[in-house]
Amino acid sequence: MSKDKSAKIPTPQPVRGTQDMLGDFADRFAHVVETFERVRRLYGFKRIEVPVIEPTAVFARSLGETTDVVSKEMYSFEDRGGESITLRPEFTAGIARAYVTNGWQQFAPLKVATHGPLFRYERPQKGRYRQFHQLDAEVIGSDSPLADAELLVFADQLLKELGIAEGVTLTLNTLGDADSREAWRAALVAHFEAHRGDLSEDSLARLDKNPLRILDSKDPRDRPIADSAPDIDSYLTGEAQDFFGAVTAALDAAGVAWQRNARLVRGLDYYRHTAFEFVTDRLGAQGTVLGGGRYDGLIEALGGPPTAAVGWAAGIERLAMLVPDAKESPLPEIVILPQDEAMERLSSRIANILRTADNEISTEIALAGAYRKRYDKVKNAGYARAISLEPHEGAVCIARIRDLNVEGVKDVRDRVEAALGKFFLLEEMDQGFSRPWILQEKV
RNA sequence: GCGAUCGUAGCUCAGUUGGUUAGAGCACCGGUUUGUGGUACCGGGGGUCGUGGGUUCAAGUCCCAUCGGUCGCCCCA
Repeated sequence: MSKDKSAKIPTPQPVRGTQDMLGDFADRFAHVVETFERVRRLYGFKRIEVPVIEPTAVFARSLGETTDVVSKEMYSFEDRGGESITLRPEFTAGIARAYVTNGWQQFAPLKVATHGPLFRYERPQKGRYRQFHQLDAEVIGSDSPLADAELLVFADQLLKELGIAEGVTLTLNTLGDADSREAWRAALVAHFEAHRGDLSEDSLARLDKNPLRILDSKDPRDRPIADSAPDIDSYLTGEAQDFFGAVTAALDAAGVAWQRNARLVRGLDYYRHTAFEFVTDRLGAQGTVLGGGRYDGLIEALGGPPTAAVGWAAGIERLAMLVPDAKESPLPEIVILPQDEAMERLSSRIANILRTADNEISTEIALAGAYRKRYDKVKNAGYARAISLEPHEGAVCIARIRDLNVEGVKDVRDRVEAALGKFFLLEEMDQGFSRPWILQEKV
């Protein structure tokens, strides 16, 4: 290490809105993913992998050119061939594209699940990052309300198994079919136009771009107008009512608790029927931990055949923040304490013996610092057992098992003895409780 | 894009109305001590106080700008 400060190399900073995880949070993150992978198998969802990068058109066309996401929140760039590429801001569009380009119609209805990183160019805040991670589940090619219900039961079980169902509520709404939605939208616009003078500036802009969004405005000036706006219920066609009734009946039959939220909407036009969010008040401004709905119009918008589909996505970081107790990744069962340089060289050989598939004793080697201080270090690090390697005249070494922390002690002595016994002659010394072995090479 | 708030050692932080050579704990390195044990002690390295200007005899401290973090607004597939 040079002390010459003029030669100091500036450290590149991480990209804004990205995060590095170590220890506790990384364990929580992994726990969420592992639980998801286990539960999705119980529901027969196939694992699917789709690219992180797609042609920009995949998202531009599916999300709508005018949405904020497309106009300013996508990570897009030109590749060397001049094609516009975008880092996926969501899973659904890429999965829909894969469904069409691979001819997966033959598998319909197709139940798929995936997880991984997504990218949105947004201002980071609690529970919102530019690179974030989601779980995702989709049912493509089914117009049955039972598909919606199964996805919701799946989501409900996932949250329960993660131990975060307390304080998280399933809120549910229907946007009806295309006819219902159009009629409701017209009624809403008429209602808001009538109160145009009392709306906030933000909502005046929404009136042109996305009037449904006024319903969940946070501005107190908008609340009375939004609250007095017509519900969709009186605009639902008979078919749309039946569909929603079938979804809720299936949820009730499965014992999934839900709340109607007639104000819950989706921004994009291709959403139909079911819309839902699992929400909590424990994450600041980011209340949604899992959200989704039915998007019967999407695949057609990508040039595919008319295809019914429904799905959800959940933020892994948000779920990880709610997981009650972090499951720490366990320390290796035993840690090797070499007592000098020669023993240090021997320790990787001993470690390899213990770690082999036959023996499966997870092993760490204490390599840093003065030999005499390593004992205290590994003890403070929480290891339960150590095996010290001491030089001994005329032998390979003396190996001594030492209990470090009373908590979590597991008797690995017999397993270590069996493992080492395959390679060395072990002579047990009569030295108190530790009963060290003198190791000799087998001839 | 807008607003609020915070930037002092690797980490968590202290630093009095501006006033000597900027501190602590943890971590790291070394030494002594101990030797079935979460030992104790001694010493050491490490900071242009985010960066750049300004005010002042004097700035970690006050002012402006800028960058970054955090939280919120917008948006949220």
